[in-house]
Amino acid sequence: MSEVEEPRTMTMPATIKNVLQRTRPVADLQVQGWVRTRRDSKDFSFIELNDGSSLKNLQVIAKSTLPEYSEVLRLMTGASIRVHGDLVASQGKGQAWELVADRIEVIGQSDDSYPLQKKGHTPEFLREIAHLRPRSNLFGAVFRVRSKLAFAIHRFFQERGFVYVHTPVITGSDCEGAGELFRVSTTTSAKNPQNDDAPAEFFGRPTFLSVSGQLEAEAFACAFSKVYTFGPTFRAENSNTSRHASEFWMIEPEMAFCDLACNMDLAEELVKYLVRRTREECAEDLELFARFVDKELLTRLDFVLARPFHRITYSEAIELLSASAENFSFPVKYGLNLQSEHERWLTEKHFKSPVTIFNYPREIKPFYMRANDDGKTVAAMDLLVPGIGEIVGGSQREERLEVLRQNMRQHQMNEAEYKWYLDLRRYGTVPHSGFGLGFERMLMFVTGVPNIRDVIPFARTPGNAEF
RNA sequence: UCCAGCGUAGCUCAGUGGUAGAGCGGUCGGCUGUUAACCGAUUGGUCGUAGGUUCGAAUCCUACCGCUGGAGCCA
Repeated sequence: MSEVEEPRTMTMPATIKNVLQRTRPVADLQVQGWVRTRRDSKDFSFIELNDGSSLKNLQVIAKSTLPEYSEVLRLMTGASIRVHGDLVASQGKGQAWELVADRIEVIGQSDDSYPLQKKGHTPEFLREIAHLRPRSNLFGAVFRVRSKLAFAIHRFFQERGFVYVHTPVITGSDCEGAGELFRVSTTTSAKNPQNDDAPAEFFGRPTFLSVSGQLEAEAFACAFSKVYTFGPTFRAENSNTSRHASEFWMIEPEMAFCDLACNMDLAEELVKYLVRRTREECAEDLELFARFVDKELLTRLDFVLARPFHRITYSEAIELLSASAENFSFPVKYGLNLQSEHERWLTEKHFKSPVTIFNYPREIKPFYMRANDDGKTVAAMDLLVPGIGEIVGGSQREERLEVLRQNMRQHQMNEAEYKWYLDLRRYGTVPHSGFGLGFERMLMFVTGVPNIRDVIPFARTPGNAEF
């Protein structure tokens, strides 16, 4: 097995992850990081050093003969140091390698008010110190996985010939009219609407933070055939749950010449791909989650990889729920939305796996979804996963100009504002489909972390925009 | 927004009408190739905020604030 070498420069010493992967002793290594803990022995100290490159710490041996040993004895948890020394086989149990220091440089001292201890902290407490929590084991793991997952998403689409499109964050349309929007205005017009220097509307019209890039993605899909967006999304809904945030990231593929079945295929393939990649590339971090967050995590992820997803129509879902012996607190009836308890029963009790439900009643879905020939349903689909609920929502889009215009009239929408959207149906219209995947919900699914606030670096939720 | 629960030391919690507590952390000392080390000592509080009841309130009541869980909506 060959040794893993990283490119090294003066300013970028080896990462601790790399150092721990060495297969033989190395002289003259330099590492830098933050002190997790220090234990003093008779003639030397142990320092656990972490630089975020991996869950594991590097054990540093600081002998009392070091000129700077008095400084070492004052090192507090949280301090930053640079260490030069030799990597040798560890005499103790618990680690293969340790770094015997010949020079320790204290870069930034810490003090006893540093809130992170080496012992357990609740996620709720760590949330209050969002600027320091990435230095904890749990959140270090969460945000390493977040990075890997984001990259895996790009990889999935790029490997399949999708074009990455940046849809606008500031939008002029309130889209499907679903959900509350944040208004965008200048500070001057907000403070003083009468200020002559500032136009009442900077953009000459009301503007909002985007709740979805879908409509714009459709335009690009009708040029590039297969596109995807991946960026921040904003919802001003006053919802306070473990699954909602005011600012979150969403992935929205959009495909021309693709019907609902093709759409569902892609959604299921994507979810499986992301699970597989995380399983392969984040094994160490996932084991931490399996130990401390969700004991069933690895079993469930492997199950998702091994088994086909179930796929049923909305009508079939209603029949299954009606026939079940379960005592639901909300009614099960054709024409009503499925409640959380219904989704949970389907994924967690009945199928015990992800389920895609499709062909929903027209009345409970937005204007752009394609009408099916039965006259009652639209080509919509939701992918539900155990523990989270809806993770993907999508549809085949209505590509027939007259049907779309009729839908807009029924939804009392101003056709003039959507002229550009209707143009897509006037000039070379094609059947096309797409969906939205909630990035944080996917991250919750692969990590087992039950609160969305704990998979976002600095979460924005109603009443909370600190940091 | 609705329902429920919780706010006591830096952290996790006990205390449910009568002197404010424990473990962990921090500090000091001891011991030790240690691993969430160990042993001894010590430090540490406007009991979320404001009112009220009472001889007396962390404890009972009211309002507010914050947090958590669930629901709705959604991703």
